[in-house]
Amino acid sequence: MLFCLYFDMGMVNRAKKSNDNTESEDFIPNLSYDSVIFGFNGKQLKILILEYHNTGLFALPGGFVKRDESLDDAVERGVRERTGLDHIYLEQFYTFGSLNRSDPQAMERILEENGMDKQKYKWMLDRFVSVSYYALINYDEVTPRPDILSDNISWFPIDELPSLMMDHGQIVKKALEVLRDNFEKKLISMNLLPSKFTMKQLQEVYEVILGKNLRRTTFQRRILGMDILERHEKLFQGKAHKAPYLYSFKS
Amino acid sequence: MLFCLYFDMGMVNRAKKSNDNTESEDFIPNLSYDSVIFGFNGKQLKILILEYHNTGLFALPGGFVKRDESLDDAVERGVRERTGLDHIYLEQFYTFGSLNRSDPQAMERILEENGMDKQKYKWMLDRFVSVSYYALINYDEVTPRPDILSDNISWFPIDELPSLMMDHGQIVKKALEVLRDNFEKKLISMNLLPSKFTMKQLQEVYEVILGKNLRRTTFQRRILGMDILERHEKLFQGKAHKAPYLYSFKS
DNA sequence: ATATTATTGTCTCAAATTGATACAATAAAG
DNA sequence: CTTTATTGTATCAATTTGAGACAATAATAT
Repeated sequence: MLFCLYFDMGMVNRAKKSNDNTESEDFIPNLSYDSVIFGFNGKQLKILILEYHNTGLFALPGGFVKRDESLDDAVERGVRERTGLDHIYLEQFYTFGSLNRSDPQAMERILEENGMDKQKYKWMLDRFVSVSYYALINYDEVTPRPDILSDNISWFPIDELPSLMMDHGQIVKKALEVLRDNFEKKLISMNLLPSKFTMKQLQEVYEVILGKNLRRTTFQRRILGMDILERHEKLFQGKAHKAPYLYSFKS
Repeated sequence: MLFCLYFDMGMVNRAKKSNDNTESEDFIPNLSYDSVIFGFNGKQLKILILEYHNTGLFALPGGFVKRDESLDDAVERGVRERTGLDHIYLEQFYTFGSLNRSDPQAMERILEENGMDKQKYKWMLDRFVSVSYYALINYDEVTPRPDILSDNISWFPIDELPSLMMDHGQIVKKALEVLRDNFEKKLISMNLLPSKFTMKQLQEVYEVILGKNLRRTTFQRRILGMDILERHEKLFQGKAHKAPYLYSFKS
């Protein structure tokens, strides 16, 4: 994550009013989170990446944890601020705590390029332990919002990522591994599909996340055998072929 | 974890010499770790649990992270202090960060029972985010060492655990889930077996960790089919029956 | 109207994997 | 030298998976 990012408006305003260390008043020091926000629209898997003006530095969206806020709430808040989405699927997957994961030089450059008081935000150059979460949303329904520092935020396909600052490349790699290991168990709670969907749509979710093609007949047999789907007699129509059944997850 | 526990001798000495907040000088505040130390001797799976004098409170061994130390190093240090073991298998599995996980009342009671200055250690009543790790060792080779507060530390079979303070019950539950999910992938790096072992020994590891019996012939066929074992012609002898082969993991 | 096209749901049969049992081999003890 | 307990492996049935085949059918083209 990029420490600058963690200032929401309220935080910056408080910082302006006060001479104290703002961060130690409101936030737990030396602790941050980073989020790997996967976007999926039925075709491609992408990740939300921030870019900083005039630096060429790319980073994951991240933030701090308030003293009176749970870790999970902090991450939900941060994701809501970037995507406008609430109540989305979020899963914690690892906490990164090595000493060399911070990059004070890159940090300083970002402070400079944004004309920020280096002395005041010196604490940003400190060492941070970062709890990482991944989220899964439909990127067609979201207009990502860049933060106060007017950096750019946009979607990158997972196989066309730019080089990321600090250890964010590793974080993305781990997020993908855990997502691939776990998504089947949690598929129902992730809202990757509308409440009613076809077998083909479900197969496409599997294929995009696993990054490989699956055999149609075997897939269908296996999924139906798991006994997690409810079949609806209402058919989805509109294409020049036999209309597929619609399914929903059994509740 | 129990905050009292995090004082090693050095820390307590520093605290005595200084009037400052010792913790904010040397340690990252509001951040702790807890360790679920699984012990295995070929027969039973146990967990290392601390008990506090005169309180009836049980807890997992835990600690703090020094400012100039990586998270992983901090945990290694803590486990070494409790078990005397170095370079053991350690895996991070979750970070607990809810607001209500702390238990200031229990904390206060422990401070009282140990005759500690409540004002000085007030920071222990604060809220902590805790990164949890599990470890796997052979408990026959270890004499657990209780900490400075002369509490008791001992092994409990995983199905006979006492009720643990704070959210430590949940932490153990999650540790077991992750261990069961992952141990097969990491079996080689966990040193649960001597470098050469019999098929029966290997099966017993599986049975204890999974908590269920496996069919001998199927197990043997499956493991050999994985092509991860090297068979040695040297046989293990000493029992009144056919001597089994010895195996080692392919390197 | 009718044939064409693309995709869907299901069936079939072969191949691979797993479950359950049987049995010969054998190291030590009686 | 027979008995005992356990090991390594073979066998055959049951189950799961791989790979095609094929009829059904909703829109489109003729």
